[in-house]
Amino acid sequence: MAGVTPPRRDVPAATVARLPVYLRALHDAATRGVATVSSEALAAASGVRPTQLRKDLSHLGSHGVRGVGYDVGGLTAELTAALGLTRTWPVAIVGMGNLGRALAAYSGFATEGFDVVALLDADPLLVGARVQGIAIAVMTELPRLVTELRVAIGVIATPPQAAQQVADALVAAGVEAVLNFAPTAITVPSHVSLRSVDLATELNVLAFLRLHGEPGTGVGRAG
Amino acid sequence: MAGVTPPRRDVPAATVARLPVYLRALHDAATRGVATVSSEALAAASGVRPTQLRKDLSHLGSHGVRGVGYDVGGLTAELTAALGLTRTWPVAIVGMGNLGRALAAYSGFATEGFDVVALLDADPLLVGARVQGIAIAVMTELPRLVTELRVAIGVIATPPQAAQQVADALVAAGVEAVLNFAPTAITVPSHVSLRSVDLATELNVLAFLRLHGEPGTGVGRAG
DNA sequence: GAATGTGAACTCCTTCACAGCA
DNA sequence: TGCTGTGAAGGAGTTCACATTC
Repeated sequence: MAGVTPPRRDVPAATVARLPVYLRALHDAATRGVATVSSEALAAASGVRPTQLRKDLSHLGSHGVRGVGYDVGGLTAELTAALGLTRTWPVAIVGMGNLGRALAAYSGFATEGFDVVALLDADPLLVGARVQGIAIAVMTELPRLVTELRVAIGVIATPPQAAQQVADALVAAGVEAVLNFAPTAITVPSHVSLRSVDLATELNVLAFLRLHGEPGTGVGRAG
Repeated sequence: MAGVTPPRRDVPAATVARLPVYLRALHDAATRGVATVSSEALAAASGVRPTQLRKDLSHLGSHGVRGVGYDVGGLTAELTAALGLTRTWPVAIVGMGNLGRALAAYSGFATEGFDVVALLDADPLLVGARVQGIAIAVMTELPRLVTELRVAIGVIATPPQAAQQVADALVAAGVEAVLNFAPTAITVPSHVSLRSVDLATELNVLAFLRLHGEPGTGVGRAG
């Protein structure tokens, strides 16, 4: 990766959330055989405005070519490095209900630097069953699995009642990043990164928009 | 619902995204038999600061009691009305892969004002199979189903390549709100509401935070 | 005394306008 | 000329400080 500008420290959170979207659009462009893209084209494919895109990339110290655009391969390498996708992040998913299984099979989790290496559930009836080629383990195995497989990110896909104790178990086992899909607020120590995704909330927001006649069109955020 | 203050028009989007979280915390409180909550207690249960909560509620013209707090039942009714959950919103899910099935079964979608009434898929092999008691229909049935079942919200859980054409079909059928889970940017006419949720993006953000040593702890947003 | 409601300050993000460069 | 990069302006959201009410 020689020649790739090291990412800066002060990238705004809102920008970070958009970088994966740009990266996907770049992959699409590369697949179509495009060698150079303008901020206008890349922004359109990403659902943002060109100025937004350029400002975002400027936080990475990115260098396009004025009058020409961005080199698809070069920018891909820069974003990949900035997002830390030049290494692989082992992921454990806790909770093998419908959502957990879907996440285990979700292609977006399997591509580009993330590797689902462990699946766990509290239900003894599920333990041992294989999902995506991985045997579901009991929760008591969590510390061992995290250590041996060097799990960096824990995903919570349990019912809300269990979410906090699963988060505690993940943190105790040494996981330093938690992604919570359970519809409840959880807390973790300050040295642990936490993101929560609430699927139902999005429906609520849409209902609100419809109710008040505000379309509010635009590409929603994921974060 | 007499006595419930009608919701105001100018509620900030960020506030709207938090209202469902407050509503859930209120339900928990009611379940525990609590009749009155302070902004401090409700904020703690929701993962936000008390001032944030009070400012959010002030946008609804809400009235707590100074020196006392909020009436759990009364505030629940206000939030329910503000979010448009006094009516039922029929939902159609397109794409019956792992994610679509998980969403169809997701309890958060079934509670409180949302009703999954139609499931569709382009794969003839899936058509007719039942998920959650609903038979999967072919895409050509979409216009009829939307009309007959008065579908208000369409959920896209297809591969990214199909997402835009599914969105177009939903819009053509008369759906005025779209929730996109496919990892790609899609566009809809300006009169249609659109939200996109990108599951993989959240993993990327966590990887970035870890990579740069910024825990960034806090309860993440769903929107 | 206790807790809400809110104007004002502050921080963060987006958009604009245009300078800079191939 | 064409398109990027960026300082400055503008807008949105959060936090603070405190007046207000029970």
